[in-house]
Amino acid sequence: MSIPEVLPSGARGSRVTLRTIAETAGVHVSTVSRILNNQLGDSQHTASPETVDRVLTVAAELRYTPDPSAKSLRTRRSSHIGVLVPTLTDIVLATIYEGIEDAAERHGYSTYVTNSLDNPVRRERQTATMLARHPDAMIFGDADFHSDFLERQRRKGVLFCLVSRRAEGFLSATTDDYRGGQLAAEHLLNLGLIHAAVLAGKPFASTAIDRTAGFVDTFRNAGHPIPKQLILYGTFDTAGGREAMQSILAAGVNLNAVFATNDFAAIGAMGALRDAGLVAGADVAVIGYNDVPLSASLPIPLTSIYSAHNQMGQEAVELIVKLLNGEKPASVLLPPTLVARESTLGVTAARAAGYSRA
Amino acid sequence: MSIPEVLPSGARGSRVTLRTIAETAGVHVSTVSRILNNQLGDSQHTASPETVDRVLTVAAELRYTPDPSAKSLRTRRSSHIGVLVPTLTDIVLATIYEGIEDAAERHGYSTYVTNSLDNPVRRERQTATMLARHPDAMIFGDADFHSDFLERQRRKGVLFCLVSRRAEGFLSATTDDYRGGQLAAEHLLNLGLIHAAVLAGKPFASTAIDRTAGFVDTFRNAGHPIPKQLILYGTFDTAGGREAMQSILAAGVNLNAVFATNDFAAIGAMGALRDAGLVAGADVAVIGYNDVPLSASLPIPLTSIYSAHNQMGQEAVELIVKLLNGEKPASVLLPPTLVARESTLGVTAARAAGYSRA
DNA sequence: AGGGTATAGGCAATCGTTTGGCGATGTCAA
DNA sequence: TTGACATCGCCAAACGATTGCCTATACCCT
Repeated sequence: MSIPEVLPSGARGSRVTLRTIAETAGVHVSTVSRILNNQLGDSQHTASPETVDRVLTVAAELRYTPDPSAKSLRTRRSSHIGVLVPTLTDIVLATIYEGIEDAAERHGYSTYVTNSLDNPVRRERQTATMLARHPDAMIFGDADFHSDFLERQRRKGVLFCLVSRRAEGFLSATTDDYRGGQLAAEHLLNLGLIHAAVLAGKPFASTAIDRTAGFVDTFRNAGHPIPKQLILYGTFDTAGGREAMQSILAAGVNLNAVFATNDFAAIGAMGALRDAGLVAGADVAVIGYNDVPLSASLPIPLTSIYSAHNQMGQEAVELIVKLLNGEKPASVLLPPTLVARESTLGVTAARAAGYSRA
Repeated sequence: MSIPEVLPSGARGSRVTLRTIAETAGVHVSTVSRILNNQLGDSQHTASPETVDRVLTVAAELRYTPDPSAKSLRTRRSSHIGVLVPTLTDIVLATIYEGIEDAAERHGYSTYVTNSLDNPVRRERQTATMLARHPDAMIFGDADFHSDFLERQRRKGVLFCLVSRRAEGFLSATTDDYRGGQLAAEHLLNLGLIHAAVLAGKPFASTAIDRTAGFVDTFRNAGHPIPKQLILYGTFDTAGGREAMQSILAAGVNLNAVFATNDFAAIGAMGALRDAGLVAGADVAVIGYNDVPLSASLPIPLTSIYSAHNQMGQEAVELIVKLLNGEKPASVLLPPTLVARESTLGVTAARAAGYSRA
């Protein structure tokens, strides 16, 4: 009946090491190590079936788990992957990260994540902190299309790939955002809507750049070029989308469609429309991007471009694993699909002439 | 001009160790270690000011960063905190995690997070995986009010605290959810609305339990008890909230207010109201919980109960740090506040009699 | 019988850091 | 001069796992 000692660390009561196993099984610690690791293969160093059995049994009975620090110190591999995202509070990035985490676990890697808030200074600091933990590789979800950050990491010898956003000359797992923009544009054009505005998003994110380009190009090719002043850049969350839409409406332009490169901006736009006495999906078509779960169940369900974000995260890990195996994988580009809902489908042909406040 | 060697690990080009510094500075490695660690204190083992200077300079020049594995192996402390949440795709948990991460970094800890999806089997597996990484402590954000999971962790000697959800007899950092429920109820009663339904949420989460209790108690004490069949439990995201509201409306009950214990359920409820030809905030008051950023900018801005989630995460880390310092901290309870918006404020007294489909 | 060769497994160094215990040098007082 | 003490810093043993090298036994073939 001793007072239970206060352990300074996690579940450290047991402290079963290779030595414990070796002693109980009556073999050398190196033998245990070999058995536990090279279950199969390693023709050079075999153990007799009985020994293998015995060691395996003992290890299981004692609930042995290898010490990650010791293993990592010796092997020079941490089995860690560092992940940097703009913010985890964006459900899209959170979903991507869940995919990363699942795939990483499947491959025996653990991950840790931090957010850069798309702030260059913070990005440097967070990256330094992460690298100090010696990950085997990094995944960057916050690539700035125009920064030299990635180039510098590469030069340092950091192994990494990108996710969500791409950048010229770097390995990435993304969706075909240009195609997504096209899909949105085609959908609107099919509905006979030719007066569109674009809430384009962050001008340094390939997602915003590509989606906007796909959309704008398609409209132009259809003979309906979108005026420059109707393509707005900025950090568009719901509040931002609302404000941007307000400013467009205030300018009194002819308009019957809005394309936002993310759903939250689109929701904000719907709010601005309502304030102006217009009904999204009836007077003005609104189309978002990412198809977050929320969008389907909004009061006015939102038309959006779906991408497989969880899968994207998983693909990024597959790239990393291949990289770590010395392979030379190619970037992954997932296909987006359009999900049509009330926010565009309700706009009748009669309204196609466009709404103008002027 | 040699071909750059492909490094198997992070930024491992340099590989500056204590030995490197010791050799360049002409002292023993142990001296370097002591200087780098006990900048001050350790009366037993001092170094001359010149030596300290020299070593510090060399370390800085060589950009020395200690090897976490070696350090952890030797000291038996990982400086890691494991975090378990239901899901990171919930912006509330993501926000809490950001707070955790920031505070942890400030205290020299790094964190890793994983999600249990509120699935008991997965919870066990994820926890085992995390503990295998030997964290100094854990933070659980997915406490099940009725499970013995936490008790078992405690018995194993795992050091931990809870966040977001509380549980009897365990250290936690939460907001006063009962009070939050009260605030919601008082707000509605002040508006003269006495026919309310509750979308209560997960019956095993203290958040749902306490918020609902605070709300229901207040209505009862005001002389307007809420019928049992108008208190619905379940996993309420937007889609779930929509369905739940639909079923309530289908039952044709007298109703002029709805309290949802999270904003997304509330948004779903607004959708269901619209489908039924009702206007949230005009015919029926809708009040959510958490005040996620989205809520303020919805087409119909949502009244909600605000809690400081980022701060909550930080408080949880403070608790852990105290715990690791051998202190015996008390649980933290943050105060919620009500943010009134159009979704309730627009309901006129005239409507207070309540809407009934029957 | 002798040599060749698997087979099974032990030995010991090593990864980078921490830390208790000493030793060497210097200072000061008696 | 000698002893008492500080002061400064080295030595070496850990922490737990991995891995190249070595040895001992047994088996096989001619």
